[in-house]
Amino acid sequence: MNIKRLLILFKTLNSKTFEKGEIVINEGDIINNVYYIRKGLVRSYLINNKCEEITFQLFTEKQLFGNVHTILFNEPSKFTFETLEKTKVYFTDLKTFHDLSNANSDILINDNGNFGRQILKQAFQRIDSFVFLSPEKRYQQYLKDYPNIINRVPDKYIANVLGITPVSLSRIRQRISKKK
Amino acid sequence: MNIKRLLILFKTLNSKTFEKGEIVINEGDIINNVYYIRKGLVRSYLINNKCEEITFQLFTEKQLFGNVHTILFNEPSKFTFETLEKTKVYFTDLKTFHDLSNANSDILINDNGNFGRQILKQAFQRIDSFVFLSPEKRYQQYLKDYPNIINRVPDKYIANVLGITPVSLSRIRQRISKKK
DNA sequence: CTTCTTTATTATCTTTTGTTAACGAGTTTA
DNA sequence: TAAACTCGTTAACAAAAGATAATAAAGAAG
Repeated sequence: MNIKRLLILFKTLNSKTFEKGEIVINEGDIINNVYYIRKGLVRSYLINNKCEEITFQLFTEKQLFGNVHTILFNEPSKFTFETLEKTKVYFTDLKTFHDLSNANSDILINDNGNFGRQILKQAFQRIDSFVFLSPEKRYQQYLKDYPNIINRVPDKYIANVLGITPVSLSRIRQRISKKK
Repeated sequence: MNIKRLLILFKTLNSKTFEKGEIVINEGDIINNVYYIRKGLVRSYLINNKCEEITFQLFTEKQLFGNVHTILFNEPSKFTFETLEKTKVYFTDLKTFHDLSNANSDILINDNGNFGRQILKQAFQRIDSFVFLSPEKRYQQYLKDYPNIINRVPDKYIANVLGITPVSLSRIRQRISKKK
């Protein structure tokens, strides 16, 4: 990253601190900010047709997140993004993100730590885990991949992320602990 | 898309026809071509630790595909890409793809029909289906989303894609037909 | 500290899935 | 044509998951 881009970055970067339980992005919002989590924890969720909150994803330190539906498809957000802890983020609107990308047009494919790449990498890893792993293995993989999330959020959120019920996750935990 | 980009496109686009059963990309290859399927059908798969072929994804007409692991992460392909029918593709190497993107640096975020966006959209829809849907619903959704795939490939491939066993898919099909 | 609320665990029952194997319908190959 | 192979279905059994409810444990609020 060269100095010019760095200057643009500093000039345009915003920071904000959310208290625990605040909404960063609401379902239906058309916000195309890209957020970087300096400290804290955020979850995205939606309410299904049975009026249950289903957690889709959990984000924590050093991760980028954003309203993918607006950023990529120009549609209102399907998810609500809520802080689970007091959370400090840096963020910038998508246009600035584009301007930065202009200086290095392949940023979205080649750079490390960029939005598209990080999102895609996570997405593919996650599909992998659904196709190739059992729920039990999937949980163990999640523990490995996100060790600094598990003890900071209720298990029921993790169950959602893994595509299973909280009761089932509890049984999986029991099974694993008996094996050891 | 302006004329300049169109000219570059025509100049640099290759086309190739594969017979049924040919390998387009092998596991381990470091090929970063982007392929567009004019006609035919391609599947990506890997061989797991039990020496079973597991199908990861199926591609057909009007879809882009490529070796994501190389294109995005500069790593050897995790999957083998094999044609299931005689298949005609247009393709171009990633550098050309970048050159085209240069003319419009936000191509990877804003344009329709580009590689990153299409891949991401599919990836998110697929994760959605794992998190929010039961296997049975997931199968029905797949029927809806890819009606022109189901009758052209063995069910066992679709079972893999859905993250279930072929036996289970057979039972799901039976259950559905009994309901109607 | 106590009360209220949320979350995790456990139990019971039903449903679904995985596993393995057998069978038959189609295909391919010799 | 006959033999070999692949694939979808079905059966039988074991394992796991979903649904619901009760209870225990942990957190939040007063």
